Amino acid sequence: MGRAPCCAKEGLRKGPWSTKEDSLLINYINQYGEGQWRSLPKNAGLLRCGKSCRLRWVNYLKPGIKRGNFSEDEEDLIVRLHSLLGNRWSLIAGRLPGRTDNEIKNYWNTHLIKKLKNAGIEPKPHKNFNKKESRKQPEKGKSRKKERKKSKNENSKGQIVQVEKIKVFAPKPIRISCVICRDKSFENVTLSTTTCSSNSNFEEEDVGKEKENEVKLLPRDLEFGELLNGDGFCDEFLMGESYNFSNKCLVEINDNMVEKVYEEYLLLLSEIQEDQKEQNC
DNA sequence: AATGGACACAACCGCAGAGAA
DNA sequence: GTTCTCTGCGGTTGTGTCCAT
Repeated sequence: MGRAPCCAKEGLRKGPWSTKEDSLLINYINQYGEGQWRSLPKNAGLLRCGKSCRLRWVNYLKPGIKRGNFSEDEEDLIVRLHSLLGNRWSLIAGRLPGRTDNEIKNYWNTHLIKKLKNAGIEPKPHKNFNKKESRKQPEKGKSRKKERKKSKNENSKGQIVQVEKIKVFAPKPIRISCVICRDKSFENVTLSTTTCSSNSNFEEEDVGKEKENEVKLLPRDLEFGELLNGDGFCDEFLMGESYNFSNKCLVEINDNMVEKVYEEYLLLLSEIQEDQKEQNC
């Protein structure tokens, strides 16, 4: 794949996983749990690097992962969330039951972009979250953290400036998995949620309450092209309009969360407008 | 049946953030 | 306050599969 391997250790396997490797990984995690990815391969008897094990588990082997085609409702939700959050796939995945960030990312790149273009909508790049700028190599002899600190507090002349800290509402993503509980009559069906372990990479407000991570999704039908309005965003979603899951799994959204997400959207919008002004000057 | 291009997806890689030392 | 390690995220790429010729 054209790049230097992340794990310089020789003798490690790469490429597709065999069923034997899968079962070794599953057995180990079932017995000892997730985490300690670096030491896991050795302990589990796998000739893989820890990152590879983690990825295989998180994206493929973990129980509750839904595979197969995306429903139209899931597509709708991805488009809406992408218009709001940009390429923050983990956050988007946290709101789609059983879907992984990798899967959503792939689906977006291979299907949804095309579909949007066919519908006459040009998917907008999300400049604010493009990491390429922030991933420039630091000057020689300076650590990245130092670079980051400097860029936050100093202007181009090295003067200390008061930087307005833009708070982005990025609650800890939750992976909503459809755990269907039935009583003996198979009539009552309930849904439970599980949290995923990922941390946010963004300036976070201290949400704290698990309740704020809940998402309400109620029935609503929308045409695909209806998803985005002129600003590339559908306000109805933010304002708590309802939404239909084909699998009839309903989860609840908290008003507070909607307000925060909307706040975030306005902040992002104002940043984009400022950028455009600067470009026009 | 063979071949080549397009597509889909699993997996890799570099980087950043958090926390420990 | 600094350095190091671990973990997770998002962009990118290699490879298998499908389909048209």
